[in-house]
Amino acid sequence: MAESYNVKEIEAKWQVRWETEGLYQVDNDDPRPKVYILCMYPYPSGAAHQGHVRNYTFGDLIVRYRTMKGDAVLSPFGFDSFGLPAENAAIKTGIHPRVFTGERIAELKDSVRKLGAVYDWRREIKSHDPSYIKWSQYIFTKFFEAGLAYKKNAPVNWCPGCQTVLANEQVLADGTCERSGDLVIKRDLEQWFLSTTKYADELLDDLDQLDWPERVKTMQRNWIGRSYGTKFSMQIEGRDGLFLEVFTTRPDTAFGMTYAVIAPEHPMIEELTTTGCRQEVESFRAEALERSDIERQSTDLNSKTKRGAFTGSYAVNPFTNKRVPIFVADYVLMGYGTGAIMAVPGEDQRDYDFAKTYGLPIIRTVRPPEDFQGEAYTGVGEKINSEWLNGLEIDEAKAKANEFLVNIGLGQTTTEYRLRDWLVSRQRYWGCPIPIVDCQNCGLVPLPLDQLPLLAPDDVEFLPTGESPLATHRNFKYTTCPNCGGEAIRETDTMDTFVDSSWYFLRFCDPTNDQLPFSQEAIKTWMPVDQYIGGIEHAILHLMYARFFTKALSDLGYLSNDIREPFSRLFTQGMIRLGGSKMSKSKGNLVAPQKYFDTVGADSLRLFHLFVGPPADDFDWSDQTDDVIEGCFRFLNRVWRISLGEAESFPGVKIEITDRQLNDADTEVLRQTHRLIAKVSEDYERWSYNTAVAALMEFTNLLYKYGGASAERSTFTFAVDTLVKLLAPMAPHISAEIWERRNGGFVHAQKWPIADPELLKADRETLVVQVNGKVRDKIEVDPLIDEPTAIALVNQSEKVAAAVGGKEIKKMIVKLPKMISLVV
RNA sequence: GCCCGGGUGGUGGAAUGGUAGACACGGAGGACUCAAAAUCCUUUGCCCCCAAGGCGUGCGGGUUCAAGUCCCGCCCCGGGUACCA
Repeated sequence: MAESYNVKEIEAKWQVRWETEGLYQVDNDDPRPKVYILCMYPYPSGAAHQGHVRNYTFGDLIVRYRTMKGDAVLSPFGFDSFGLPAENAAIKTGIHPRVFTGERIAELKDSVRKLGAVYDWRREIKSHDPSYIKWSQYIFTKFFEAGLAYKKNAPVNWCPGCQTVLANEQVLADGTCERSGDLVIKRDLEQWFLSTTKYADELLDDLDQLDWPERVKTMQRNWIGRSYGTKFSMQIEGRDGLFLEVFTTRPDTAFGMTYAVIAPEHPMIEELTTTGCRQEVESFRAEALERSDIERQSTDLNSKTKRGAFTGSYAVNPFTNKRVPIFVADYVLMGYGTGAIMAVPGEDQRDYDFAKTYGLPIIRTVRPPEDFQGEAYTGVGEKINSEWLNGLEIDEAKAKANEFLVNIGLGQTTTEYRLRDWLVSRQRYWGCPIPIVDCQNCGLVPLPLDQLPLLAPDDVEFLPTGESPLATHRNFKYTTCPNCGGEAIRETDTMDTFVDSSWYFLRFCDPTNDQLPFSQEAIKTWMPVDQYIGGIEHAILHLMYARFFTKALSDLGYLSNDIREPFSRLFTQGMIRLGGSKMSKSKGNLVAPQKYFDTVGADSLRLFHLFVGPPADDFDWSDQTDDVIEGCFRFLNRVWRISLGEAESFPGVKIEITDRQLNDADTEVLRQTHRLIAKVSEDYERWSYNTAVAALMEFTNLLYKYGGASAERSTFTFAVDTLVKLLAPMAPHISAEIWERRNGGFVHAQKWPIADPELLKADRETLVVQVNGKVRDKIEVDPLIDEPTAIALVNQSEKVAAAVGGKEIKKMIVKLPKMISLVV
């Protein structure tokens, strides 16, 4: 370990100073321009890990930078403190989740402070705090009253590991739980939902206006999955008044329908199955329903093998008045469209595969290109085999087919979504209780505001039963109706913790309001969040739920109408991997920040995270990483020595300061200082922190040479003070200490320096001379050199002459003062 | 399969179509020291004894005076997503 400045003493000193001085506390009536910077509030799982460090380092840099630029920066912090780990710990150890969570919060808060990240702690929020629960429940109640929260019986995702239901979004593609990794099964349960689908269009369309990473927007678009299509009914042959409704996005292909398919769960399956086919259909259906979703959806193994059975019934194609057989098959899902399709094997690969398996006819209705090699053809082309649609392009044919269906009264256009309503009830204890009672007389009744917050009792038994511990707590469960006073049963499920995180950023604007979740004025002051920073893992879940809440609360009048989106800009940082997988507590591959706090300090660790690569990129932690962190520490020590080298003496550091008229060397350093200001400011704005750090290092190296060779006093002072100011958002402790020792006061209260455009101009430029695209000479020239002078210099160059070799110059491209390119 | 990213020295990474490899890690050498650590300085893409020169940004083509950067076709790696009709 290097001999160095006193890391621990200095870092501890400034962490206290920033809080006692209230440098980063902002009031809602602050006159400065307002900016809201927010890192996703964490689940408190104990001391911060490197992912947190990275996140809060970026956030803190922006907060300090914008503050120096003169803005009032809202930078709050809180804890997403409801959740499963605390309850699982309670089941295991008997420690109450509140006690367990309190300890984890204290650890996390301590390490966040040790990182030197500054927040307005007066605004701290904890999801499990009664003052927060109260308003979560209030909002739920308002949603219920507005018809946005409702209860229904539905087949839901049940995770045996977590002993609770999950939202669709929480089930991974392979059918496992995103939390526990257990295989999720289907169960029919009475559950609470929030009507996210009511906002499907807006959630989709408003993505366009957001300054978010394109891939996050794409993921949300795919998740919402809007498709425009047609629903139409087909008469069942020989069954008067019985119709099968199907959904298609390609009504133009109806002439190519050679069969129809219903999902195994389709309600008409009984009616449609004839006696002769009953046995086969029944056994197929039983088999299909038993198959788990993963099996049913696994395409890698059986993509070409579609399973199904003939029902014995026929549907009449309204376009041809010909009958087609109706099959039941599990490649059709009950949850989408009408749970029934018209099958067009010529233009749909799944239908094609099924048709091949069952020997059904295949008719093309779009002419594929001559060289088409595939099976089903989904591209553009001319309509064929389609009577009155023949010759048309697909879009025209779609319109005509729709018109036809509307005219005969059998169909209409419609929009379908992949998005489902959000299932929010959880059979767990450590979450926000749902403030509804079920009254024998009045039905579902929300608790009035004066009875909120409804808090879960402490004296419950934590057992892995699959039911909320609240359900076995008689005093909690049995209650009276707030409406009529009659007997009532309390809802014993709690809310998904994503409910808490869907509005916390609003509460930060007005965290102590005891009349409302937040006031309109406070929201107007701060919202929307100008910069939101967090992990890509929340691309769909949290970010879409928060958007939904914002829109719903806006419609309910809690936000001003113009606030329809919570997060104007989103930045998703790269993750930190170790040994090929994401560094996380559950994987047990953490490299704890504490050991760096204890040795090289928080500043070095922060600098490392900024320096190691583009913030959006993933980073692989390796054996060399400690060396790089050490390198950052070395750099900070170099800054320490060069800036305090006059006051103290350091081995090997030689600084000679003189008073004199500025010479060329001094002017050059002055220029470089202004260039540094421009470079670092620009890099801060474009999230290019690694290059900003590199520029600071380069400049420090320059100062060593300058100081060693005799520096002019005012130039050197200006250069060093500028360096310290530019470094202050990145490595706040050491910058604060150096500044105080040199100048007194707070570096973070200084104005961000502004580069003088005059001094940004170089006094020499390197003119590169290319011959046939190859660099043949470099000539130092005046930046304002004119073309004849430059050409004259080029003509004097022996290297250029050698490369030209007496050949004729056909062309000359001149881009002064940087480049002249000769073509011979 | 589809949709995004990404392939640049030993390593992490720089580079508005205009000097490829900034900065750092690691390596080599030197100064200081009784010695070491720390510090400071020099050097470090490859070929070549050196120089001159040549070769170099996953592969193959193309556009251009000029391509890591733009276009076309591939290969590999990472992530997301998946019977959504």
